[in-house]
Amino acid sequence: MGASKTDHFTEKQNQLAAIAKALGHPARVAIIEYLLSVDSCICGDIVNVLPLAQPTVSQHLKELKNAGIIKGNIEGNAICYCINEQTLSILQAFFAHINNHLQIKKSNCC
Amino acid sequence: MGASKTDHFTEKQNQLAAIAKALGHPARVAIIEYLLSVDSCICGDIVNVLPLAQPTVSQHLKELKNAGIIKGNIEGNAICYCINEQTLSILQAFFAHINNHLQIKKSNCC
DNA sequence: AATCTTTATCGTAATATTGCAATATAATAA
DNA sequence: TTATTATATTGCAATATTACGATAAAGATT
Repeated sequence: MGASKTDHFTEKQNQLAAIAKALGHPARVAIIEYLLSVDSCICGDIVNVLPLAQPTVSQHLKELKNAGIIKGNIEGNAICYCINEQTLSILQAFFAHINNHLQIKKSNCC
Repeated sequence: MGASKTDHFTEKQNQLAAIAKALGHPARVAIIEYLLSVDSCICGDIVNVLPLAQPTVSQHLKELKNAGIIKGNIEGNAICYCINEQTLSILQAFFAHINNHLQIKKSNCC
């Protein structure tokens, strides 16, 4: 088929998967790391940092935005991007939850 | 094209993206959550838990295994799966790193 | 207004993913 | 040996993703 059977999973599972999926490309990881490395949010110049053509970068930014991982504000003829802490905290909570469980039960047979 | 330009990114960026990508499907999130919900590792019966056909589940398990997120041990004619804590700790470290940075600089313009 | 700069969208080609029926493999049970 | 059970692999169709050239859109500059 090619389409995920999202209907069969919980909303939370779909949400987590969507955020993880958006981070599942090195260019998008690089964008997040770049946004972190600069003190303020970025107005322009993201395209010059990545080894990809402008339309490709624009597409990656759009996906990060759709997943709620970054926010973009129009600022003159440039656009300011920054990380949306709320969305990433969802993933962080998920991993904290996982680690909690894993530390409690140390009886792994594998 | 369709193929990611992995050569142009750092090994760490590719590694993070690969792990995130493996979690980027609700079925695989569901598998992880199921592995967590049971006290020990799972020998068999993962297929019955998911709303997908056996070959599809097998494929998802393979991807989680390739990404290093789960480990599988042959146990008789079944296979025991459990979560690989080391791999998930890579993602957790990444998000902790992000949150650190974000908390230090609260000067977000967005 | 004409031009420049920045970002988005369209169109398209190459490749990847998702899902499953059919089949294979391998260990166990009869 | 012959089922039976559990998981993997193959092959294929439907869809999604990735990448980029060409072009559009919109504010800034001259």
